[in-house]
Amino acid sequence: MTDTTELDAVIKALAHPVRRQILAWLKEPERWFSEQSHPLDYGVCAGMIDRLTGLSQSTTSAHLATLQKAGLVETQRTGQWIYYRRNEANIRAFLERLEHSL
Amino acid sequence: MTDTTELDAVIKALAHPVRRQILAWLKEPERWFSEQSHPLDYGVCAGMIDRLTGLSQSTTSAHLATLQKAGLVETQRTGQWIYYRRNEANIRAFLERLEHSL
DNA sequence: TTTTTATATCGTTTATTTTCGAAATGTATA
DNA sequence: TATACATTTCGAAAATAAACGATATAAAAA
Repeated sequence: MTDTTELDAVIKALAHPVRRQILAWLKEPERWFSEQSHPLDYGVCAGMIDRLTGLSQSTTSAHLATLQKAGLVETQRTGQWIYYRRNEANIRAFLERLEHSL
Repeated sequence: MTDTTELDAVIKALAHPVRRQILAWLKEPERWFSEQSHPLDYGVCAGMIDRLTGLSQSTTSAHLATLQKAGLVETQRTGQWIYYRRNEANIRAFLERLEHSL
């Protein structure tokens, strides 16, 4: 999260309402993903997020990939599931950087 | 700068490197626009900014319009010139909002 | 080993954004 | 008034992003 290229990727990732919405959902997993049978500690699996977006599975997957490439979320595979959770450190770092660069 | 719609417009406005660059230039007008014959107090006229972008005049104008619609810059017409300057209050407000919404 | 479940990737279509040159507008000056 | 200058607006082309269904991959369960 150092050069302009990466800042660009983060801002572009945030420049879509669905991706911001996903980040907001991930802020309160217990509220939005209580049906998830697995514990929420490691994050929320892609399918749960997909159910909320109202978009096709592949489109949601693409949004998640964009968020991950930007470093806004991190993932962890456990069995057949891939858990997504916010990368709070990077989100903080981005806000700092934006505040100073803007 | 209250609802999601406006936040969206601002983030989208920032999601282009040239527009962020323009905002950065406007932060130090005396450094980047010292050749401007008019005083820099009211801002920098569009043509001066245009010279730095390396883009066509109409494209630069479109970028400036995007920044203005998002409220990131404000303008003032004086004679045949239109001066652009940062809207610091809105920029601050946006950062605050982003920090809380993200 | 076959089938099911979860997710990613591919190929394509559609929508949005960026870019340009040309023309329009608005102001100042000869 | 005619001309020049600064800037915006228009219309079209090119580039990028979003969306979808279908297919591939990977792990789990039967």
